[in-house]
Amino acid sequence: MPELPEAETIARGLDHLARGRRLLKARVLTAGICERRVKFPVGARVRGASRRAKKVLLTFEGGATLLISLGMTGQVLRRDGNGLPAHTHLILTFDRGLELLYVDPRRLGRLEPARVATTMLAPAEEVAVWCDGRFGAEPLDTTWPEFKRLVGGRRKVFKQLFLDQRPIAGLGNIYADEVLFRAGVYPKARPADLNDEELKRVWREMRAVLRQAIRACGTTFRDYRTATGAAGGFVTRLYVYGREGDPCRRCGKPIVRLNWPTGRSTHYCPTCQPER
DNA sequence: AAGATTACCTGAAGGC
DNA sequence: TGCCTTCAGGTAATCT
Repeated sequence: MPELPEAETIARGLDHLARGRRLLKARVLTAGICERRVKFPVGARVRGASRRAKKVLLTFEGGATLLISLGMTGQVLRRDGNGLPAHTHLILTFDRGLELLYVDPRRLGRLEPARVATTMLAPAEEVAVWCDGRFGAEPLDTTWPEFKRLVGGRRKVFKQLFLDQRPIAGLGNIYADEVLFRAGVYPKARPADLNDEELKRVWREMRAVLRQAIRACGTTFRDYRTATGAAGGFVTRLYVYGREGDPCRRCGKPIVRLNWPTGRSTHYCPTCQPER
């Protein structure tokens, strides 16, 4: 499930593969995967690939920027051989023989155009401007005072605060659970009820978990792959996600899984993350 | 108005 | 064996 580390890994792979390549052709196989307004900049060279929150951005010279929202099962893969993987929805053909595929079994992902003219902006600025109002702070760029300002005092429970992309953007179900375990914070704790020391642990672990997961090229449970088709290695480093009933790596007691919030799940250790 | 719930999607897995 | 139900969870829309 692509969250921030998976999107970052895909963006880095994409940047490596496609930077400087000229787009020759875009073939949409599944109309529903693209927003109507998407106009592929055929003829333009790729300036680079980057990431904001869980989104991958492919920026072209001339300012066109394609936003790739990966949903649950979206993959960006380099085509190898003549056949196409099942659920291929888009083929981007570049010069010098590169073809990139958007593959997404569940079709929850979307391709969108950028919202602002980007020609005059450097890539980092462009990404920040484009996304403002839609996504909150980048976790890895957030200092402790900023984190305290964004999160401290809020009444919304921590797990749901992390799933809401408006305050801080990039964590999903897996990393939210991992961060809260490593900080020793109960998932239903409210930031307003925590002291500075506890809040600071959440801030520190948020950044540590994401950095470590990026280093491991993300977490592959089933569908997620890097741009070169490799699986992410962080799954062996998870403390709680997907470990229901298994012994806690800190205290040995069984990891608990809640069917909460509605329609999803939360994993935690009742001993290491006491309700208080 | 914020918080909660549902729709979108398909493959895998489990129950009978 | 095979059919049916449930689950996975990112995001936006809808409801309360």
